[in-house]
Amino acid sequence: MDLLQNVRFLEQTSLFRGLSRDELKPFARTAECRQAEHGKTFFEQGTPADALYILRHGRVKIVQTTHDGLRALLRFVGPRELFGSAALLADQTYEVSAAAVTWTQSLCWRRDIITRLMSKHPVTMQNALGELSMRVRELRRRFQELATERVEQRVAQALVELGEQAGWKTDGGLLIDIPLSRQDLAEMTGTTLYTVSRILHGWHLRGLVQAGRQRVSILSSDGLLAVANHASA
Amino acid sequence: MDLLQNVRFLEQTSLFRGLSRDELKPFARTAECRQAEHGKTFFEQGTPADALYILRHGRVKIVQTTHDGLRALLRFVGPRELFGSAALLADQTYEVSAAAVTWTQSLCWRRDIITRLMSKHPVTMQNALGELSMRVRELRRRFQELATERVEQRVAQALVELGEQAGWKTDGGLLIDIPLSRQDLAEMTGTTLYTVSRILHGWHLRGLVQAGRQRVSILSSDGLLAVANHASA
DNA sequence: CGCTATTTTGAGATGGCTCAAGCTATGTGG
DNA sequence: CCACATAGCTTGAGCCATCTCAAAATAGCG
Repeated sequence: MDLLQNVRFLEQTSLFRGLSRDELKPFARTAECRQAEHGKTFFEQGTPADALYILRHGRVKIVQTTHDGLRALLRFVGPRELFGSAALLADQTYEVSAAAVTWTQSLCWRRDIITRLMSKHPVTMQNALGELSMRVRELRRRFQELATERVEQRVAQALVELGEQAGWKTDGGLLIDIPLSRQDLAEMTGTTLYTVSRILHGWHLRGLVQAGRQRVSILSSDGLLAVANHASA
Repeated sequence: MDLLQNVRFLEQTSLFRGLSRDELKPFARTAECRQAEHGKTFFEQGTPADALYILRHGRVKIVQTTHDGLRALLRFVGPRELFGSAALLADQTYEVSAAAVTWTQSLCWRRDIITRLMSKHPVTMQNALGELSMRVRELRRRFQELATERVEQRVAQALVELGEQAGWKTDGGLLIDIPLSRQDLAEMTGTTLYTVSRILHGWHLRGLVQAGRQRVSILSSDGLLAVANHASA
């Protein structure tokens, strides 16, 4: 494993913002590198939170499953983003699963190692705080969305965000560069895959999107935003 | 302001767990004391996040309002609990409002003061991390609830939690010791006050609750839990 | 080239919302 | 101390956005 390469990678992440390259070395040295194929998980809901991850390549989806098998898709993780942050605390259990949706490579640290290293660098604690705070804001917004908006608005909002987060400009519009099924969109927005399918069809007719198997392209972000914001039909 | 009294109070809070009384003194000394009548706010959504609060007496509700005036009730804060944690980060805006629902007294610190003091005591940063982490877990659970469960289950769940959090054992059942309107419950669970009213009526007939004006008593926590968990009708 | 996962589409059911109206505690001013 | 005002609550009727279930179409993949 190339130490310098790891250092260069880590200095681009928000968790380690403010650390010098020298300060990053211990982190780089102790990081393990794990990979996962499409469908494999880095960790599973209900298992001990023993490692903190930073994504290097690929995409990971964070899902939470109810006792009766219904799932909520909480977020997609992209490169340089943190996941598994429950490992920062003592005696936690992962309450979500992290599943690769493409071939994926992550750096990770075991709990005892990362907590010891981070406690020597208070700025990383600050950064982690900022990270979680962002997570709280994000969840509050989605909670409110679910509580107050209709399905079509929520799906539009979700697509707009995915576009910003993983949009890939092509001549056929802004392609969302994540394998994304109707079921995924449904689990993100608290609806059913049937309803998502009908909504996408409607938008296709209006020229807003172009959808295929596990693939969505946004033709008009503005149009989608209008749908997301417009309270009336 | 009685310094020792403040120290004794602060050592009971989760944010300051692990600090000695001597270490608490600077925190106690710099704390301001603010109070609010029923209906007044400690801070408003959209204003600069300039202070961190710990509740001393009373109850505060944390609400988020959409541009078109719909509200979500995110949580009730009780004594010794933290709120306004956005102030721990630089350049934040409160994205929620904190309104007293009873006569309320809080300790608070301005942003620059609390961040400086906390950075001298890494354990407080750890504690804050734990606090936010709990908030994330809580929100994830509620998000999933909203996405996958029916209204009746969600209201039952909300009541059970309020009972644990603010239940007051009386001969007329477990009284929720917070002024709690049908509207409040609706905003907590993503429904309307009409539906909440009908649900409470139904539960009253089944002997599960006793409800009045801004008042709910739980007669059977087990019964409510059964409603909350039972997927079918 | 058949198998399987994904998606589409239809038809019907319904949970919960909306709107309107009336009711009832609680507090207030006369 | 009572009449009235008000905020909160209940109740009814109708509707409709969304779910459910079933079945067919489609697209990758081995």
